[in-house]
Amino acid sequence: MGSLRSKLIIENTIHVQRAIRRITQQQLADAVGVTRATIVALEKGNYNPSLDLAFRLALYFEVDLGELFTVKGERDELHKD
Amino acid sequence: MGSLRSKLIIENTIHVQRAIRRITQQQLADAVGVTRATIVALEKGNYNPSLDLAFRLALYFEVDLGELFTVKGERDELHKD
DNA sequence: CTGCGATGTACATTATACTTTACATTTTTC
DNA sequence: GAAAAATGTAAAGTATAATGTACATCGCAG
Repeated sequence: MGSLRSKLIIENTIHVQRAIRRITQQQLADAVGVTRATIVALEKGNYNPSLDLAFRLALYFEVDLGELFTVKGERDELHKD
Repeated sequence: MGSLRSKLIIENTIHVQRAIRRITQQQLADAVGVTRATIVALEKGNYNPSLDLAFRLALYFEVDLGELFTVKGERDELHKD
């Protein structure tokens, strides 16, 4: 299974971060330079942003990338020939 | 300038990590499930992987995302209304 | 109830990450 | 120095992130 070759399941806490800061999807979208539709899709977990966008979001929220995005079901499946 | 709305300049240390582990582009490509052309482009810094691929690379090298990819010229341009 | 701001959804379109293939150049190894 | 392995490049194609727009719903202030 989870062998780094296939797509990972990545969860994010954008919805939470946004709630904390009390900003709207539109405000966040403007801040990081995407459309609201992109924020909606991201919060729904339906896709997989570019690293670039991920960094912009993390920078905006002033959190670490690993705090905003976490790999689900990660275990040491790697390097086990 | 660097206002989170535009594309960030992201550098990576894939080439270095690969040198440390002494693995080829092809081996890395196979390990993370992409083609060698993708690894080449990444090392050249020409593009901006998906967060998914970025995570797979970090997991493979067993380093933090922030160790493998760093935002260049990052400063506290944000939140400075 | 009415209007409005915030959110969710759908669909067509554009931009770009990634693939596939093939060939050219560099580096390694014998 | 020749063979082989590793790396770089380039072009055309596929998959999907992100856009733009429009509409529908929900919560809430008036």
